[in-house]
Amino acid sequence: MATMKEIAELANVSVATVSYALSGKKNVSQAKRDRVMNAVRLTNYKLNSIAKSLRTSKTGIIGVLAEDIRGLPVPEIVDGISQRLTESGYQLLLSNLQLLSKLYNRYEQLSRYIGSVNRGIQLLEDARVEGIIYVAMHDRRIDDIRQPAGIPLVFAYADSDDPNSVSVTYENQRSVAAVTCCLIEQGHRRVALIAGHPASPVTKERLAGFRAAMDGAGLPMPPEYLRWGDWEYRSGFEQAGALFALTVPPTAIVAMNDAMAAGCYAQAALQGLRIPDDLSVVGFDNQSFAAYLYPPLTTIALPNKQIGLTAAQRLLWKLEGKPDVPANTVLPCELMVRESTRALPGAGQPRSAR
Amino acid sequence: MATMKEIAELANVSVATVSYALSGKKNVSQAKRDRVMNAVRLTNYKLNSIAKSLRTSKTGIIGVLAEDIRGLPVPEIVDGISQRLTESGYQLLLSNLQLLSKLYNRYEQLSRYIGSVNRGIQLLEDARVEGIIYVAMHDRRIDDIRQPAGIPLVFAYADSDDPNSVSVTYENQRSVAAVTCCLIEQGHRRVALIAGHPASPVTKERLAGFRAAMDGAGLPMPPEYLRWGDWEYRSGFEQAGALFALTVPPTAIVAMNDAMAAGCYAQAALQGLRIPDDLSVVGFDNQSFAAYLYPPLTTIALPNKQIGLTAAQRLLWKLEGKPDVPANTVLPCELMVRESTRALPGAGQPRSAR
DNA sequence: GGCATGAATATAATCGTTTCACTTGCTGCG
DNA sequence: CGCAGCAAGTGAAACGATTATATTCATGCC
Repeated sequence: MATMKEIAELANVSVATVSYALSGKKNVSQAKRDRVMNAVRLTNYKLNSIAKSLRTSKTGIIGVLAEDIRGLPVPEIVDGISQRLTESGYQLLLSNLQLLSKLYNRYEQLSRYIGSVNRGIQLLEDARVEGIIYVAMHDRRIDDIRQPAGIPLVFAYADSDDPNSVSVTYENQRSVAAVTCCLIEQGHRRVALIAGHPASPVTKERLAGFRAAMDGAGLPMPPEYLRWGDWEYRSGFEQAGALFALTVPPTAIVAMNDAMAAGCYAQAALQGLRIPDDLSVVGFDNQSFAAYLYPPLTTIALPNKQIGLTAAQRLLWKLEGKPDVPANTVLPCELMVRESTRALPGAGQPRSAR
Repeated sequence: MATMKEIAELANVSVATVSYALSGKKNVSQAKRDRVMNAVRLTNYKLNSIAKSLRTSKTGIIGVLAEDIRGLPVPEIVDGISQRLTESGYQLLLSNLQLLSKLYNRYEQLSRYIGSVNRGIQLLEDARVEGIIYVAMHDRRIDDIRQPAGIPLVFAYADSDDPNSVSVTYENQRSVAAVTCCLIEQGHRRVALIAGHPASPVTKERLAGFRAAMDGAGLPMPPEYLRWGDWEYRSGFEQAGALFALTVPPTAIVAMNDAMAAGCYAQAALQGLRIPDDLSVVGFDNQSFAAYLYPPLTTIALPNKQIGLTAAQRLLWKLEGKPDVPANTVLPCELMVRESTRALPGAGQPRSAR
């Protein structure tokens, strides 16, 4: 492959002139510029980005550290990141930790988890990336991860405990409050909650949102209406079963994610309960299948792409040396009202399951 | 950040010795090696991979060109690729074309499509990747994409018309034949097909599989049982409606993907048909929600991760100069038998819809 | 005319490695 | 003893760009 030196010889100018002609950083006469351009065309010359990087110590590469590319929100977030980075001429080096398969039980292997993350950061540093975006799905706060030396790090989706880190997340509490209010406005008084894994901070935030909505409407939250799941379909199925077995079952269920909501659907079908006539159900995540369930599931759509776009923007700001990059940006979610909820005709009347 | 020169001074040896000590390519006395290692530890020295790349003209980076990272099989394929590449010490540069949003109607904008792909390849070449894996979801054969100069290109998921290209795909025809046979063995005689977009070669292959199974069993394929969809949920819903309205409706439906199968579920629920008692349904793709539908959907799981692993392996072979890298590898799919199918009790007896 | 000014161009140092070619000093053998 | 052979170590030339500095030459102004 041709080099600048060859172009210089072909165009009968110095390499410096070739460099200036191509970069436009300094004036070059029209005549010489033309000669250079012709030589470039003739030889199909391509600038060697490696040599350029060595000289300028800028690689134009951003590292994306994904806990697992297969994770639900991750592809959309990466899509947003790649869009924003491409617009600014950066490339994207992906480090995929595969934590979904390796550390399935994430609540008990924190040190191995941290180790994986740090190794990933190490690898990206070795590749001389100019910045790192960490797409973290972990549902606990992280503060032990290694701060890469000299290059900015932005958290996307989940955030860090480190007060001077930059992160872009979404509104958990407000969103659950909103969807719960929606049910209350439709006349529901007996609203149950199927929560996520109890140890998860995400569960706590969403629970707080649910509490806020119920308290705000002066509605009770009997303990038997608060069911603990583990984010999986199966637990939604089981907890819905427990709810339907109550002497006074709920008229509406808020599931903390769509998978558990789908579990409710299955249990309801099994028990002959019709959604939304006999029971309203809402989820969280707006997974692709939410619209495919019958009836289509009312749920909350996360601003995943926007998280990616914004995280990339924050990183670019840091790289530009912009002052006052916001520490934590919390993006709003969108309520997707579909057909799994219905206004209660005789609000307040007891209804018996099965 | 420290350089080899500084290490050399600190350890009182030449830079050449430092390089040899670190790479292990030449014998270095234990004494000097120790001094080098100490200096490395002391200064927290990291080899500059850019300088190394410049000197050796090897970057250790593989480009992954994804038509859209959000596409159904893509994250799993990328997961497989990243696993195999990481094992071999390669990094992964991701170029995401976002074609899902940009070229929605893929059947009419071929030239813009090719342009995007070629620009993506260009970008990866500029970054000096050592090889490219093209994760193509396009459902037509591609032969106009630019062959990158000097670096190997492997197709994953879809293949190319170019006879001397390397690709890794999956078994379309055999898989649909298998799932259809499964229905036939259960006594179904009136089996309908909801096909994908008629222009797609994938549709043609899957149709051929269906035909093979039906022909093999000597069963008729009346034209009203062959319905054309477009891969979307909505079309499954509509075509299922058309099938149920027939005077002699089918007892089983093969949908060419899970989204359209979900559409069948919705139509069946609307019409009061129970799955699998009144109707058996099978899909294709094993999307996450297939197990969440009620009843869980029998479908075909693509070997996505395996496609990624294998494609990466093929590329590594090419890089190693291994002779006889197989041109096209076709991986088997897995039949996921769940609860959406049931043996017909009185096989052959007419059954009326609704 | 003399001289400062500025544009266009060239020269050469530099980025941090790898690796070829060479020196040095030691061992073993005829 | 002399010399081949080998291991350990060094020096310096690449790799292919960027860019500070120097050079040349035309121009404008007093």
